[in-house]
Amino acid sequence: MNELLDKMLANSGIEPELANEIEQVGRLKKVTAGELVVNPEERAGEMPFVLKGVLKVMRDGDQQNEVFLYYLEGGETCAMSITCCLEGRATSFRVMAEEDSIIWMVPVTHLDTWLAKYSSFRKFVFGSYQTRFDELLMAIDSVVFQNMGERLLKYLLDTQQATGSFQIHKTHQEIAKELNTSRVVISRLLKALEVEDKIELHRNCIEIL
Amino acid sequence: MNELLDKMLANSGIEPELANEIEQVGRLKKVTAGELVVNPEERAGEMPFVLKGVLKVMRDGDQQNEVFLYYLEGGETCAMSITCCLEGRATSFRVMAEEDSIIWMVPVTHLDTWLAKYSSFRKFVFGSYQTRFDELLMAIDSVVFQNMGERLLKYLLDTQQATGSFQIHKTHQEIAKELNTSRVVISRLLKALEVEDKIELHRNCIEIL
DNA sequence: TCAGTTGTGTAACAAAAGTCGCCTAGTTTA
DNA sequence: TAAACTAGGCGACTTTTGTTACACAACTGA
Repeated sequence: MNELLDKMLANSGIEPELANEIEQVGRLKKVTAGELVVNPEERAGEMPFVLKGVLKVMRDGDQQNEVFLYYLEGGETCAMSITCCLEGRATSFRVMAEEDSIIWMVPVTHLDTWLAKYSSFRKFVFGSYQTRFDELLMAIDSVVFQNMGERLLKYLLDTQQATGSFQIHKTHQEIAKELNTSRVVISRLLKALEVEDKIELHRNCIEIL
Repeated sequence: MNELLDKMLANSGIEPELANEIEQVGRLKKVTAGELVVNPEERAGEMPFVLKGVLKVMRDGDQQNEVFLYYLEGGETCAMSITCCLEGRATSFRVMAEEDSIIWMVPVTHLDTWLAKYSSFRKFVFGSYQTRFDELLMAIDSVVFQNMGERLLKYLLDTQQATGSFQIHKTHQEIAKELNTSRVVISRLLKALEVEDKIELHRNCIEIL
């Protein structure tokens, strides 16, 4: 039944005994594109293992503003969700499905036991932390060291990378929200990228060349 | 001899047995203001426990640019250094002494053993991760959602908080570097803050009111 | 004490980013 | 098929941020 999960855990270097435990206590969750996966508000206490699809992690600001942080792809887990659930702190970020995705949700109550018992799990969790730190630092880089045009291009390439498709089905307005700017600015910069022959613009769709 | 260390470990909820081990394998390091504490380039493989003083964590960009991320105060450790040393990845950031500081350096080789053995250590390390994530997210907030004036004020207040002093002994040029902008911009904004009676400007010194 | 250095103030200008208003071409719905 | 809606283009303008150039005062060292 859970071929996907078995494969993912094996790829992550998790030993069969632990894999078994993870299968026992977790539950399968299927989400459709745009759906919310983890909401720190509701304090679900589950850590997500992404089996298939792409999740998107966003930071929420004080007002209605938000920023895109990074994508989570198949085989990954979200370290922020772990710490968040563990400590029960209400750090404000959202994880939502970028595509239809399949996730294995595991209660964080087992975390401490597994950390104590399985070296492979410690490796997995710390590796995940490292990756997340890197992603956050890269998010900071792009905001601090790059101008909006460069940020936009990076965002497009990240999206291409995560989804594997050269066609990005988003409106200028949606992209503007993710980069915390306005639609007009995105339209302007996209037009510039088109003139440079880096992309091609269609309605509801940006094609990367 | 190591009263400071004992006190810090006790405050962090670390059990005496582990505290003993940490004392055995670590070494004391004293640094003076401005000195580099952790340089990911040299791959030192030690995690720093800040016993006294204030450390400053900076992100380095591609060029000569950099940004201030957060302060580390007494009783804290730097989760980024841990993961960085563990994985041996060359994530580019620097930890330097903001004030003269005393640090207990512990080889990361013991990390896995302690994580397996001591629940108090798992709690300590994960708590530290949570705090660092929060700090990084707040750094992102300030860069994405605030304008330069607000960022500057936040920086000044953070510095006041970390050092405990209402007098900040930095030049405009130094502050400009930490916020990745130019001296003129900082001078302009500081002047504005002085007009608003939030600070008072002296040579080499900013006083928070 | 005098020259050189460093820290700060300020004006004028340039570039980047954000805002407003309006237009047009698809798409959806009644 | 006409009306309403949505996505996107474009021009003019403002605000924010960055740049250059210069003045001057405080400090430093011979």
